[in-house]
Amino acid sequence: MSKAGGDDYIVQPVMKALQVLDYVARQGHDVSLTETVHELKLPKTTVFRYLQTLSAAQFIEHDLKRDRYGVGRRFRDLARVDQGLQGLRDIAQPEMQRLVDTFHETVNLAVLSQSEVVYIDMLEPVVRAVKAQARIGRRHPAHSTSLGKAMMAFLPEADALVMRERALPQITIKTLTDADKLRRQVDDVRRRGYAIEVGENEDGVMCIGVPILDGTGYPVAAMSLSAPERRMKPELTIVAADALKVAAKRISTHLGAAAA
Amino acid sequence: MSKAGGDDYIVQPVMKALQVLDYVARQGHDVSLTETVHELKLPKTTVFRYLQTLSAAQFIEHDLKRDRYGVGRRFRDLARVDQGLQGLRDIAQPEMQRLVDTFHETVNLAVLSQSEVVYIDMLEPVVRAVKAQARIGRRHPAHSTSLGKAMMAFLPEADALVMRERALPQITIKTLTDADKLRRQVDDVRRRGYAIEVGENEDGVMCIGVPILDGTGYPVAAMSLSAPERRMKPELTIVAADALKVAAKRISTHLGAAAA
DNA sequence: CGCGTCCGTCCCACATCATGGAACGATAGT
DNA sequence: ACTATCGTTCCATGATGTGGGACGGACGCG
Repeated sequence: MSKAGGDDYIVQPVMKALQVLDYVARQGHDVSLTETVHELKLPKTTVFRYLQTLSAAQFIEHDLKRDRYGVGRRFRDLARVDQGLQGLRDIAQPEMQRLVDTFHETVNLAVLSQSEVVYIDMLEPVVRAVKAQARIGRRHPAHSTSLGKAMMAFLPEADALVMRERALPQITIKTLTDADKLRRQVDDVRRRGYAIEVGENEDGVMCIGVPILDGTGYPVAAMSLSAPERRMKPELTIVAADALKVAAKRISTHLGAAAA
Repeated sequence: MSKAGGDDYIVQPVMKALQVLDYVARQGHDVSLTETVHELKLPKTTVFRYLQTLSAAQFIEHDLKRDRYGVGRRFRDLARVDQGLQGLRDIAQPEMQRLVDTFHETVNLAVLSQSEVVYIDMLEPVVRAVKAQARIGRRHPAHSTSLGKAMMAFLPEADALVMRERALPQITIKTLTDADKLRRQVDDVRRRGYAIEVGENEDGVMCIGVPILDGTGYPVAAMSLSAPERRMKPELTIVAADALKVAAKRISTHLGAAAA
C-alpha cells in the first residue's frame, strides 16, 4: 500500500477504526459485526477487534444480548461537552467584546478543571495592551484567581473539595494560602455574586470575576475583567462588577435556551 | 505490557488515539502538540502521528497558522447525526406504539440512504404476528416501498436524483419499474401527504407511508403501517392514513422543538 | 427432529508497521 | 544574539497488528 503523497504519519489502525466508528454512528440502529464488515470491506477479524476496542473505550456500546453495536456513552458525552463549550464561547464573545469596549481592559473566559482554571477565551482592548498575563489554554490555581473563586462559590457541596486541596500554592506575596480565609471569602462571593482578587495571582494586577451558571445553577464557566491595580478605583470596581454580572446573566440565559 | 484480563482484542493505537481525541475535545480551546503530550504522557512522536491521523480523518482540525488542534468537522457531523437519529427514535416511539395499538398492524420507521430505505425501528402488534418482512437495519429499494415514496415526494430537486437511478429493480410482479409512472405517483403523494403501496415490495402485503419532515420541510424519515392486503379495506386505509399523518405531524413538531 | 447456513469468536504464523529516542531547524521570548 | 521550546523528520527495532482459516453455537428451513 504505497499511497504516494505527503500524507505520511498516518496510522492505519486509527484511520480504519474511525471508519468503523463513523459507520456505526451513521446508522440509526445498532449494527452487527457482519453487517459492518460487509459495508466497509475490511477483514472480519480486523473489524471485530476495532469494535471490541471502541467498546472498551465506551465510544460504542456492545449490546451483549443481541450482539449489536451502537453509539456509546463516551462519544455522546464528548459531543455534549464539545457542543457546550463551543456554544459557550460563541455566546460569550459578544458580551465580552462589549465589556472590553466599555472598560478598555482585558476580559477572560475560563472553566474549572480539577483545582485549576483554564482560560478558554480572552479579549484585549486595542489600546492599553497591558501585556497578557494569561494565554488561552493556560492554567492558574483556582484559589488565586477571581475566576476560580467565582466558580467555587457556586459549586455544590460535592464538588467543593476543590478547596480541600492539600496545599494552596503561594503565587504572589498576597495569595491566600489559608483554607479558612479562602472559605470565608468564597462565602462573601456567593452573597455578592462576584469575586475580587487583588495582586493574589500577579503583582499589580487585580481581577473581578463572575460565574456563568447553567439552568441548574452549576457554574459551567466564569468571566473576569483584569486590570492594573491602580487603574481600578473602588467605585469603578463596583460599576465593572455590576456590568460583569449583567453580562454573565445574559450568557446564562442564552445558554439555557441553546441547551433546550 | 501484560495486562492480564479478558480484555484481549484491544488494538492499542486505536485506544490511545481515542485518548487524544478525548483530550482535545474536552478542552474548550485549541491545543498544541506539546500540551497534549504533557497531559497524556505519551511519546511526542506518537501523539504527533495520532494528531495527524485524526486530522486527516477530519475528526479534529489542524489550525495551520497557530499549529493548534481543535474538534473537527467530521466529529461534529457525526454527533449531530447521531443526536438527530436518537432523538427521532425516542420521539417517534410513543406515536408508533399508539398506531400499533389502534390498528393492530406493524409500524415501521425508516430513513433514506442513497436510493434505499433503511429500517431504524419497528413495532409489531402482540397478536396477529404477520411475520416481519423487514428487520431493523434491513434495506429495501425506495421505489418499491411506501416509505421511500413518501420521502421522495418531499425531497428537494437536488436530492431527487434518487429517482434517476439507472434501473428500478423489479421486486414483485407489481413493482413499478417505469420512472415516469413513479414520478406521477410521487406527485400524487406530495398532494395527498401519504403514500400507498400494494404488493409492490412483497406479495399480499400493502403499506401506507407518511414522511416525517424537519423544520425546513426536509424528509428526515418516514413511518409506515404495513398489513396484509385483504385486511385493509379502502375506508380503513383512509382512516389509517389520516392517523399516520397526524402522528407524523406530531413527531415533526417535537423534533423541531428538540433541535432548537 | 436433524439438516445446513450464517455469524461471532478464537488461533497462529508472518512481516508489516507502529514505535519512540534522538537529532534537526524554526520560532519566539529575553 | 542567545537560549529555550516546539514541531518535524529520521531510522533501526521488534512488538504487535494482521487476516486467513477453523471452531462451535444459534437459528431457520425443510
